[in-house]
Amino acid sequence: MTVARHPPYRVGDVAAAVVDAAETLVIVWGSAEQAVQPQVSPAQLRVLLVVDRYGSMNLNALADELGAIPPSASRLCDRLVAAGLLTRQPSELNRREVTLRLSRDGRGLLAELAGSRRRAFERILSEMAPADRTSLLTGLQRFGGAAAQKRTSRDRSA
Amino acid sequence: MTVARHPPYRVGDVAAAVVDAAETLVIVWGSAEQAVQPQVSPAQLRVLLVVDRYGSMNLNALADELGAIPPSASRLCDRLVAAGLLTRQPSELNRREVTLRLSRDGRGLLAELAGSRRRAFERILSEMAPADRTSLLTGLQRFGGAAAQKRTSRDRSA
DNA sequence: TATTGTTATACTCTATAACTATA
DNA sequence: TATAGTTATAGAGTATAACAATA
Repeated sequence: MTVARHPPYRVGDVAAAVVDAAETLVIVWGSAEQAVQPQVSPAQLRVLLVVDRYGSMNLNALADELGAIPPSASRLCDRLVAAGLLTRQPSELNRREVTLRLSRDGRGLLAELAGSRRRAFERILSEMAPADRTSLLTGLQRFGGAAAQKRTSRDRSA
Repeated sequence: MTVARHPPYRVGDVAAAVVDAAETLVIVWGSAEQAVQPQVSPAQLRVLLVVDRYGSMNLNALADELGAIPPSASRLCDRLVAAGLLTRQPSELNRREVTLRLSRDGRGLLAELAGSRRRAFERILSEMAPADRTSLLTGLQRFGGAAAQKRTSRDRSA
């Protein structure tokens, strides 16, 4: 049986090439984390990013988001509170819950991280032709869109 | 003084958008590591990747590549050897050195990781229009090229 | 009795310091 | 004496199990 091959080459070949080409971007992305002050561990940084996204949350919700279990999350919070980056207060509604929030310094650290990451990309993008920058941005946006669609269809079937 | 503004918008704006759009790709990249069997820690996986790149190397060279110190690298190797993923033999040329190499299982694990990563990207790329796939690939390749050039010019000035 | 969170304990990862073996 | 590597010890991250407080 002969079937027309629609794309100029198989998607699998493109995927291999994209994986290969994406490595530099992933490295640049990760390197920004080492530039923030004060230095926090990757695990602690994840806590700050999750709490920032939620605004405020309790410990079990944090553990869920981290894919961890409550005792691990609790210890991480211990150290972040000691470092002054996070606040942990008894909930006003339910006295067995705690409310986690970023401190002013915690928000500052994330702002520093975002700036550091943006500058790292800017240094490299400034060396590229404008059309290539546009290609990259559009490609990444479409990739994100396709991934979101994939997630949605998977969620529907579950 | 009036200067022509070459790009249609400032590079800093594009950088912010690229950082935003790159997040999904970074997440997909990282998620493949959780799919390999047997499960190894991120630190152990880095060891395997570095040793694979070098083919064979001694402990100090490994520690350098990891940005770690020899005792940390040595412990990591302890566990990888115990897991059967790495071999550590006395060097034949210099009896105070050790020679680190991937075992057959170690190479297998990295092959599994590469396959898992490629399939994760393939699933998403297959949902994209061919032209968007090409945009992404070209953009990533040019980004990698610009980063390499940046590294070269920095090295020259150092 | 179920839920929320912490403490107790153990293993991994990382570092500093001290040590052994080789050159 | 300098180099390559390991062992000793300690703090951080993670897990399981046991516990206290609240609902």
